[in-house]
Amino acid sequence: MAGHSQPVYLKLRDLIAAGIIDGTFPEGAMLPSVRALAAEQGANPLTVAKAYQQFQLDGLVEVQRGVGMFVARGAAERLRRSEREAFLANEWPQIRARMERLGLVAKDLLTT
Amino acid sequence: MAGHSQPVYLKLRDLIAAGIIDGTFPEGAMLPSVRALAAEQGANPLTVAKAYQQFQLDGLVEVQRGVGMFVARGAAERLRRSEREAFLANEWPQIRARMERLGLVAKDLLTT
DNA sequence: CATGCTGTTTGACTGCCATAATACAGCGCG
DNA sequence: CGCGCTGTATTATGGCAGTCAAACAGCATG
Repeated sequence: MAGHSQPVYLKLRDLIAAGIIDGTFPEGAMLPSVRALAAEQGANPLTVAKAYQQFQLDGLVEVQRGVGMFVARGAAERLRRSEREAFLANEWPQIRARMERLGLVAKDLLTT
Repeated sequence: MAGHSQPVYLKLRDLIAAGIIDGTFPEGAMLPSVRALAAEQGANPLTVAKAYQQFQLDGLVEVQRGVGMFVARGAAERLRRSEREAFLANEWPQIRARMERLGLVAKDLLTT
């Protein structure tokens, strides 16, 4: 069964990223364990691990095998910065083009 | 080779939709043939057919078998309307939430 | 040292996407 | 009619992404 509009591991990734950025998971704190988050979100532990993996590679979370995963120093700031960069570079241009094609103006939507 | 961020048939679908909306394919005009568009875009005719199929079901293009496919009356307007609706209902809320989380403000993005 | 938590690896299965080759079916025009 | 264009259907193949189950490995604590 793999018929989702957005892959589960990406949703989890966003969930974790949001938690780090907004302080739900402060720097130095231990993140939810793979199995715990899996149970809570009704997903497979491996899928959760896959979500975490991206953060490890970027050094945003530090792993202590057998103990847990912890939010690295400066992770929130670094994460916000890189997400911003990625958003402005990749997503926003397409969004703007799409809006222009549809005759929508950002102004009208942001004043709500 | 099937490692695309966005499926080919969806890209083609967008390409056609854009053409209908912006008048590249005016109402009543014949659309590029399956084989022609396939050759032009370096894709498989079947994949192109799959892209067109969605429009047929919505009645936005009318098929004259053995002749070609033609842009239906009012297709541009209907298409723009439905795309707008879908955008505002599905994508825009997520975009707004994401922007808010990243601390991005309209002002930064409205610089044309 | 045994129990219970942690993360990690292996192997396999499924579905979607895309491709290819072929054949079929409808229409128009010389 | 026959040729050339149109869309459509069939079947088979390959690849990749997503998900999962089960076994493996490290650390802490009673």
